[in-house]
Amino acid sequence: MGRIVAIRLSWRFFRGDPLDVARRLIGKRLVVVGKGRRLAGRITETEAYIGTEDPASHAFQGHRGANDSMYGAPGTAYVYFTYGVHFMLNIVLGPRDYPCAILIRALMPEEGIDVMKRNRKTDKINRLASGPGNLCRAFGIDKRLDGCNFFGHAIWIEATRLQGAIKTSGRIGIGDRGAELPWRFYLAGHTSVSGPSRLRY
DNA sequence: GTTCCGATTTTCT
DNA sequence: GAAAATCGGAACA
Repeated sequence: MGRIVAIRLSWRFFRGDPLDVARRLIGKRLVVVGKGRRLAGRITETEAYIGTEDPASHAFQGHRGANDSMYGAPGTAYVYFTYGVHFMLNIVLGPRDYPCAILIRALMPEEGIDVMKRNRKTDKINRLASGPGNLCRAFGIDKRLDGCNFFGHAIWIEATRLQGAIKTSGRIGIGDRGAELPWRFYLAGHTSVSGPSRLRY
């Protein structure tokens, strides 16, 4: 019985230009294995946080214990806790010691949907991982993944064929500082994308 | 459909 | 002590 083996993205993918990588992550499949279950979905929304000059980046305040993972090798997971309730999942890019990360803001669930529904206490599939906090809750992602890399057996990203158009906008949820930079990417018109409607189409 | 507001905890000042 | 890479529910249109 032939089996299709999905191609995982290697460290080479995460070495490229950050905005290019953020854009090319749209449509790719995020896979997380937790409690023996494989949870997966197609990424529909990302945001880039680049360097120490980016006022919205956690690295703007310098290298701290809390943002240490941002300074790791490309393909490192940076998981952050905020608003007293929510975890955020980021993928570290760029050379080691250069703080740069892509926030995974939303995705369309594909595998393990029953688990995600339980985690999120809702049945609306397109809303299970709409927004970075919701995504982490649906996938059961927390600080344990911080500092892990995307090349092991816990979390990785698979290549896919992109269906749909990618659009760009300013970043959202960060107040004024750096929000005007067009560093947010999303799958146009997809119902799992977060934010106001004008930033979904 | 959109907009407004309170909750909650980690981190830094 | 205040801010924060957010969410969900309530109010309104």
